[in-house]
Amino acid sequence: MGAVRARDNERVTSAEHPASASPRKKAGRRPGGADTRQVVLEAARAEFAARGYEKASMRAIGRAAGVDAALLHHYFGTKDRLFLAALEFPVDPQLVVEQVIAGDPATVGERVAGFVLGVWEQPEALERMLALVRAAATTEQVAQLMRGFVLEELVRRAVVELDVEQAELRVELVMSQIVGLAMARYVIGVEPLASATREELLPLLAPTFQRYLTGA
Amino acid sequence: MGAVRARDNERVTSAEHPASASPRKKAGRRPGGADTRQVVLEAARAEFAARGYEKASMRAIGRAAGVDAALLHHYFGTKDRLFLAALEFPVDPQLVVEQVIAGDPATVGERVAGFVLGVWEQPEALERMLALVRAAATTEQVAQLMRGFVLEELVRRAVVELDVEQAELRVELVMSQIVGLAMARYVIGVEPLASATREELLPLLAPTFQRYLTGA
DNA sequence: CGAGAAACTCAACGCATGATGAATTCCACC
DNA sequence: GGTGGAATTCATCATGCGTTGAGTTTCTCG
Repeated sequence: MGAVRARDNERVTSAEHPASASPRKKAGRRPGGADTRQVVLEAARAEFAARGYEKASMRAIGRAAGVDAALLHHYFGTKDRLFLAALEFPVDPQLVVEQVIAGDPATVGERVAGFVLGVWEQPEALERMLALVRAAATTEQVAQLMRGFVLEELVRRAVVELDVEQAELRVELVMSQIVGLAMARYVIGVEPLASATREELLPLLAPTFQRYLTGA
Repeated sequence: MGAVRARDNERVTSAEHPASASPRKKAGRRPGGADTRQVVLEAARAEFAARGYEKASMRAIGRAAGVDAALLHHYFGTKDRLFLAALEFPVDPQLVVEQVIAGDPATVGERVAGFVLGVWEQPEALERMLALVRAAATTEQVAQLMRGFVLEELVRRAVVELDVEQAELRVELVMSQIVGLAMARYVIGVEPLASATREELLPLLAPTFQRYLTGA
């Protein structure tokens, strides 16, 4: 909304100080085996997390990675595939579910809250989560991806361990609170929630998860 | 992602059956005082709710309203202003907060849950909410709008009535659960949550809101 | 009935975007 | 030490977008 659009062409066309602003890049392979692919993936992750799928442009990602946009296509083919490559899930959900659910059922809520807050302290994991949430909000394919993930990786696995009525519903309520928290803290950025510490949030969240998962 | 892009030009250029597909519209004012402005607003609301701010195009909104895109500019100036006009808040938040908070503090959670679930049964209110959430996810200005709204219309008003520590944090946790629920049910569309009835959800949600707002 | 305003469409502009193909530079291997 | 292939950039295409200005039709009010 009245936003400043980024210029596409980063090259400064002044003839005054030809060497100053942008040292024109040469075509062709670079010397020194830098891991460009990885740099691109990180730039993509950051850009997708910050702006969402549509708004993150190949050119902007390229610029952030110090690379021509065409190189992204060389590596990943299309924007879709770049997105998927950048999102590759870092942790095995099966393991997480098992670890969280194993242990005293009376404190499962605490473990869930602790795990979530812990994950968000890792910048890279937070970026992936935000990229997913932001993209899911406007891109049906991503929403579908998330739907499948929640159902098959979380609900299906958690339900067998849980001994309550409406187990699916309850697991999904947990994830709804997690998604909502991510939105409120990182996307909307409402204070004081956004800056609240783990110590403040844990005692408020844990009982919610506990009750969702094990009943009153 | 590999999505089928809608054609911009809806007019069929075949000379075969000139009258069939798209009866070329005449320029100039239409006969009969139809409330076009309202039709446009409804189409805009639907489009913004379904696709988010960026992806909803003026041309598509125009098409949905049976109107040229230029007319939207005639009425609303810019896309930003159309968005704001389409979103105009339907209920007075001050009233809602007062009504919800007044009454037995021991059942405030129930009233919050009941109100939210009730609002979502009204298609138009649901559309506005979804448009806001979807747009906030990718458009900083809208996120800022929501931030301001939450702070000044909800938190500030609710806090004076509440008698707990960390009142702001608690109100914001309530709204995070509401936003997360909207995402889970309507954006991600995960079952069985998406189709759960009011009767199933109310007893699960009410205690959460109750505890957030009034402590253990 | 006549004039001016309002409603409405058309055609076009300028820009950003995703994608492609050719050209250039460097590395690895024989 | 030369050759093939990988890495990288450049120029370009087609498309969709928001927006504008001019033209046309109808309504309203005197």
